[in-house]
Amino acid sequence: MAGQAQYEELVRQLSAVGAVRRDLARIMPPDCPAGSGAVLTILDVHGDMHMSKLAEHLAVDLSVTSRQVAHLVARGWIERLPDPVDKRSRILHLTPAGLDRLDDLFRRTTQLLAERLSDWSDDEVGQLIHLMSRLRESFGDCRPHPGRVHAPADTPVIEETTRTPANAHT
Amino acid sequence: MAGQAQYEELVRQLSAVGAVRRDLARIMPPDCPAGSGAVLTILDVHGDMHMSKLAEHLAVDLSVTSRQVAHLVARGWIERLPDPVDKRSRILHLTPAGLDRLDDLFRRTTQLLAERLSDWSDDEVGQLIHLMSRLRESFGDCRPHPGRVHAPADTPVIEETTRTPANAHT
DNA sequence: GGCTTATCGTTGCCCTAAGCAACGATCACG
DNA sequence: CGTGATCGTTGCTTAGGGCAACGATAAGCC
Repeated sequence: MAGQAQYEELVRQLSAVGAVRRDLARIMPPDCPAGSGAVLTILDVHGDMHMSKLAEHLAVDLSVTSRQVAHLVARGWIERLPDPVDKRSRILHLTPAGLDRLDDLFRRTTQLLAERLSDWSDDEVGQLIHLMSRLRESFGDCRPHPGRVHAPADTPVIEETTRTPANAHT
Repeated sequence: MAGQAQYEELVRQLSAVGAVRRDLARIMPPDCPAGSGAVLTILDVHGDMHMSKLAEHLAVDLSVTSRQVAHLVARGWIERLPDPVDKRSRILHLTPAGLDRLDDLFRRTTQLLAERLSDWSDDEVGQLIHLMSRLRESFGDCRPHPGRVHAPADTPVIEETTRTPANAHT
């Protein structure tokens, strides 16, 4: 149990971190409106998935995800394949072009971060990632989020199958 | 110097943390549109200050700060005192009513955080705060960016859906 | 088989946050 | 005392995000 005084500070820092995110968004190419990078990254890391699963990863509304995906599809970076077992669903798949774009985005963020975080140790970055990740988990089911994590045994789980994690770039 | 692979993950977590912030904003009273809490807290912690200083703390544009402050002034939670040594400036001062409101906000966030972070140790929260704070510091002088300066990346839009965002070239 | 209900994704509409630019007012300095 | 810099406010614009309604499909039930 953490001290209450900390919570105040935590909330403030949470807001401040938004500025960092905006800074990162600023160096993105104009046709990559922010969230795009997150979408591509998630598809790259976790492989093909459905809209609902992606929305869950992004922790935003399905409508938002839908628009982001439409944007990316229009540019040929991901494709919406029909799901053979459920014609309502669409399977999101990262295209080679999308991987290229992701590479570009990755290069941009890496450049900026390497510059800004030059005096951070590997361990510190890792800790920050870990703690933020944990924070998000702790807030997981805070609201009526679409797509309860129910994975029926007979449903072919698409996650992490079609495409292997692919840490191709580095 | 941190490993590059981490940067990708860091960016993603940075986005995800936005969801936590939104969750926190959701439990605020309707007349406290998000940033208000941050403003009140900063004034409470750091004492009276000028607009520019506040904007710096919030890491947002002066115009944004100005509107937030106007909102809070209208509700009597802070006041804009004239600066005796510079008639252009205005000194922001937290009123007793503002302190009350801050107390309320504080109670709300504390309640939610205590609930969500019940299994966090005092030390972990402290570390997260410290690391986020440090992150922000590392990004300190990123502000005066005149918008999209880089943009060699443009991709032809492929029509697939009925909607055509197509803001590719402007 | 048909009927009803639940689920998946898309879209329309709205709100808020944030930035840029222009402006009025004031300082600072020649 | 005029010229330029600085502080803050306001108008305009954009992007991100949510809610609700909808069409299409799946799953249950009679």
